[in-house]
Amino acid sequence: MSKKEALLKAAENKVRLGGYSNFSFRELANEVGIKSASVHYHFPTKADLGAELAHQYTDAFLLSLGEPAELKAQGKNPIDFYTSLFRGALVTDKKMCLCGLLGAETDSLPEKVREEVKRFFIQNLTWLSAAHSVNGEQNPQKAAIQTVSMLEGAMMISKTLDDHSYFDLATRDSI
Amino acid sequence: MSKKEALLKAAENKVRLGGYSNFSFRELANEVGIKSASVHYHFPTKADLGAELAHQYTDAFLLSLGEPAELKAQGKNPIDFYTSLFRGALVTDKKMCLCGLLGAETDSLPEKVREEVKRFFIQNLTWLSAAHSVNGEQNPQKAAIQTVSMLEGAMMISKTLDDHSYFDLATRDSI
DNA sequence: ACCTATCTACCTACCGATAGGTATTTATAT
DNA sequence: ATATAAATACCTATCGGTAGGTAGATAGGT
Repeated sequence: MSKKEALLKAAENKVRLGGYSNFSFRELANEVGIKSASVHYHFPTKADLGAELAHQYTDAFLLSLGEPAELKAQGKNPIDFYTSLFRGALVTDKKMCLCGLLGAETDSLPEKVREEVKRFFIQNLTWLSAAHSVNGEQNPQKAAIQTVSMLEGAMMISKTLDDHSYFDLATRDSI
Repeated sequence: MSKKEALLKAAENKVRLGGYSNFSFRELANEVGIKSASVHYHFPTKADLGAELAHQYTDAFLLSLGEPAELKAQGKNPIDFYTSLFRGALVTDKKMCLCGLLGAETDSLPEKVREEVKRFFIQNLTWLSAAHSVNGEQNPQKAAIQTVSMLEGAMMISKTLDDHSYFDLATRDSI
């Protein structure tokens, strides 16, 4: 893993635990074994690092989702699959969704970071609308915003209460 | 308004825009017209201020909710009333829920602040369970976590996309 | 020779916190 | 009623630490 990749990985961990202000060039540099001044070689400013982090996070997430129609063809419910990715982030990583956290602090974010966070949700809503469509949902746009809202909210509350059974209860299909 | 109340009000605005690290004793002091050292007279540490802020926020929110059974007796759907309070915070204040934002950064919060944020959600879940019960819901606990999750998530996404019609679509009763 | 990736050294700005001082008001004892 | 003690609500000055960012040097690869 290159130093640049290591810096992004370290930043992701920090941001997902405490937001944009929860990482510093000094900390990142220490973790990957370089000096803080050298971080500026890879990312001119902190905002550049934050924006690239959110951009790559979005792309990686969308890539791991695949296509709703393809999932359906494989006999999987795409909404259940989407939910399982969120659950993995919460249960395995024990961390918030990067863009869920950044979205909450959107008003205090540098412009270019904010735009990348917007992009994450626009892309997710597009994907979820398609997913609900292939599921035969009558109002896929409404179902899409409801799905991502509940998952982000349930994730945040489960983190806060330190108990992922809240997430499981919220997302359980049965009564 | 006393200086202490003014400090809490100023802190609430800052936190609801950018989280716990988005306010400093210096900024708060400037806004209310005292010196930063004097803020320590009212709140020994920043964590003390944050904890008291979250505590008062919780109490004020619960107070404005009233009792589910009483709302029902007045012919109001308590869940709709709950939703309307969230919508007011988003549309009128143009800010996130204080504890929604703090909850997302729970891992990087001082212990006493984290406990107050927990308290907010525990109390909200209790209230919502009662509200869904009086509505005749068959699984009030599950409905409670779903309600607060979706409202917090929809709030965050509407803030991020700077368009409260996402919140309205997610919470609309009709299809 | 140039480019890449790092370094040392430094800057300014801000952070939370502390020490110690000063009026003003309030409560208590004589 | 008056003197004293204490609490209230601020102040100035300063501390050590950390923040993001910059300038300029350096070593190795092409």
